[in-house]
Amino acid sequence: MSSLDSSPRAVNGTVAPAGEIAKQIPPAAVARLTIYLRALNTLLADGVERVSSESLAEASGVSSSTLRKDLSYVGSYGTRGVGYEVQYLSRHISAALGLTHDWKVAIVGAGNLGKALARYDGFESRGFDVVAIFDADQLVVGNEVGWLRVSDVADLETVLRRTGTNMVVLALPAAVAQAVCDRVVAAGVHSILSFAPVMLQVPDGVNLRKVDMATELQILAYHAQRAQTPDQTA
Amino acid sequence: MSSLDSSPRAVNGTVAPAGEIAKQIPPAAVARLTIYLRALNTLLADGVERVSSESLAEASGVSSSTLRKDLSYVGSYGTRGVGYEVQYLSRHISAALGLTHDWKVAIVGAGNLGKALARYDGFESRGFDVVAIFDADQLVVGNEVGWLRVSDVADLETVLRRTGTNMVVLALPAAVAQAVCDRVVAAGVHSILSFAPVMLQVPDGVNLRKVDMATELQILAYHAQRAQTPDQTA
DNA sequence: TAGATTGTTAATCGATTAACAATC
DNA sequence: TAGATTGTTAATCGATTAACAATC
Repeated sequence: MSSLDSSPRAVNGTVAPAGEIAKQIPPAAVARLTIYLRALNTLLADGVERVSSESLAEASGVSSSTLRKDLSYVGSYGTRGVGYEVQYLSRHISAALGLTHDWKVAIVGAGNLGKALARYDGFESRGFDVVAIFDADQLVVGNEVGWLRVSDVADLETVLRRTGTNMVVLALPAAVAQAVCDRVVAAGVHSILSFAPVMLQVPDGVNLRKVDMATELQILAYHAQRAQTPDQTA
Repeated sequence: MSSLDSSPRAVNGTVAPAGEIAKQIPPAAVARLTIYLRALNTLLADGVERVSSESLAEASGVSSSTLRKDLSYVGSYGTRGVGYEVQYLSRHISAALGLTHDWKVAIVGAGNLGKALARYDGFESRGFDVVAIFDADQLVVGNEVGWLRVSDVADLETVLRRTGTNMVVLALPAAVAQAVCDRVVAAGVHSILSFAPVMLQVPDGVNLRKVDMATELQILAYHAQRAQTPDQTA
């Protein structure tokens, strides 16, 4: 009843016919689909089999309108008057996001952050395999981090190839980030998540995302300051 | 020439008159202003005194149109035909973002991530003082992390008050995040940055931001998968 | 004055929301 | 059939971009 291809619903659903170009999902919707997926997997773990757009939306912190619109980019996997089957929907979102692929992640930088990321449960549990961690410091190379040993960043290209890495996380100082990033790209890895607090330049066709923790605090600061300075139309 | 209030430009500029309500800056612009600020501070460190919207935009990875529009929300601090004074603009953006306040940050969770955050240079260097770190594990309480000793999360309220904390970073498991978040809010801290992979519910007036590292990888996966499946209009 | 570059306007584009017809 | 809830449409809202008048 819920195998991805053999489900009866797949016959009715507005799935893109084989061979057709899957339509582009708007960026804002992609980001939220990952949230729905997490909520669905929580429901699944709790043994919940069916959910309405209303309650899934509430669990995800969005309006039911936004949720249904977002799901409509993926396909039409609900039943009017009834709701969505949790497992069935979860599988289809996963497929649409490309999470059925085999993602192998290497972390460059074995400082505090790099080590924390290497040991972060959330990666493995969501299907991302951490296969290597690198550092430039010879005192750190060879150390154990979780299941891994720290590789020398000098061997970056070799190790990336050997491990079949297709995603890289940069957890290194701003000063060296661009140089390492260039090597990663040259080595053929086109998906990069950077924690380095610099604007990295990458060629077209490379997907670069950035997480900047200080930026997040600065955005909080802006809102906090506004809240503290109340409407003083003196 | 560049003190925030005594500059001659402050006379001409479209600064909001004292006592008037500062206009709300759109969220997308706030996020980018933090990027401009970082670029400006890099220029400042390099001894650059003046910059055009064109080159600051390039360094920040946005169009000059977007940059000038964003700056216009802060005020009018450039000189036509000339450009912007780096230090002068940097100060005004800082002021607009509320970064001249005294921000005291506590981290809840002294696991790998919490420890990495406590030692992260980027916080201190951008004016955020990490004043406390908490954990529930008695084996961890009392340990040294950077300059700090780990406090017992049982003493959360007391320590937050004593240290004058006004921002909290949650670096703890999904299962306990909501309960701790509730206590933080009850203790009067209204700015929270969460790394826990759950949707937290907070009352109105509380600013909550989320960083989810696995979500970032999932978004990369979506784009990578699309790139790999090329235009097969077979 | 001539050249350069800002600050702002108006047009375009994308995201969100409300409402409801379709349909289980 | 009556009740419920999806999937989609159309309206609204916000963000981005291009162009240029203002002005140093």
